[in-house]
Amino acid sequence: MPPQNLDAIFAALADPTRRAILTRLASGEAGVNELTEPFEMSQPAISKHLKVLERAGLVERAIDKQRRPARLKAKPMAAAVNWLEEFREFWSSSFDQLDDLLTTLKQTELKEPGNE
Amino acid sequence: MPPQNLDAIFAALADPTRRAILTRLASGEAGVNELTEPFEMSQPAISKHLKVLERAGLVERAIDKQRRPARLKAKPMAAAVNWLEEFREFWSSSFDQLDDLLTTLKQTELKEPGNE
DNA sequence: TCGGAATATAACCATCTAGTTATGCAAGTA
DNA sequence: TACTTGCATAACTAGATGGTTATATTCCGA
Repeated sequence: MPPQNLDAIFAALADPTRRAILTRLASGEAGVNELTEPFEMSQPAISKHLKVLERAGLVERAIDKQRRPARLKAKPMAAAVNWLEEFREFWSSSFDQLDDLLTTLKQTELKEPGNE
Repeated sequence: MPPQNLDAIFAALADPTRRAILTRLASGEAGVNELTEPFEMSQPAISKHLKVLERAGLVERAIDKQRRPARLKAKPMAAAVNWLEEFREFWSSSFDQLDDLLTTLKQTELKEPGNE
């Protein structure tokens, strides 16, 4: 809910390893070792990434014997989608205005020194 | 186009100041001073943020006398939206898998009717 | 030609990040 | 009980990030 969350969510999504983990989790829960395998990276590194995803609320951990399987929690991701959608709407709604502006800017850009 | 871009885009979106700048730019181009004013932050700090947005391809700079007005370049943002949408689709499509059954049940405590 | 406006750049600093290796610990198994 | 598995945690490191102040650059206008 707080915009601080957006910070964490976007930051979490900014890393390719973490996006890959999310994609992997989209097809089902997975333990840490399982998640580590596809990457050329140590297990603690993956544990850290999982912690980042947890803090962002994108992932939940369960307890299954010694395993701590991670599972997707996609609802918070909606916050990111939402921001982008709203932004897109906002941006689109000012499209006409923006379009004129773009033309103006382009002329300004191309304007040569020495003329009006 | 390269996924590296996604890194930069999401990272750019992870900062509230930068999101605010983008929102501001959605309603029209703006110079650095103008962008600096609403924040309790120095002008160089804003210049840095603009550079991050530029590297992510979300912003373009023009030249107008001494000004370097920034303007939105929303197309790359579509990459982020795209990833999220695709992810959402992927995730939704695996909704009926065993692994996610618990999650599904948890999230659908309100809607019972069996839809497939 | 000089001063001021708008911005960039440099140098610096504290904090965060993403990785490493080494180690600890809880739970299942022989 | 002792070993193994699955994972977390600690301690460390290099480099990125986000801010600062001070200074340089560029262009306009008087």
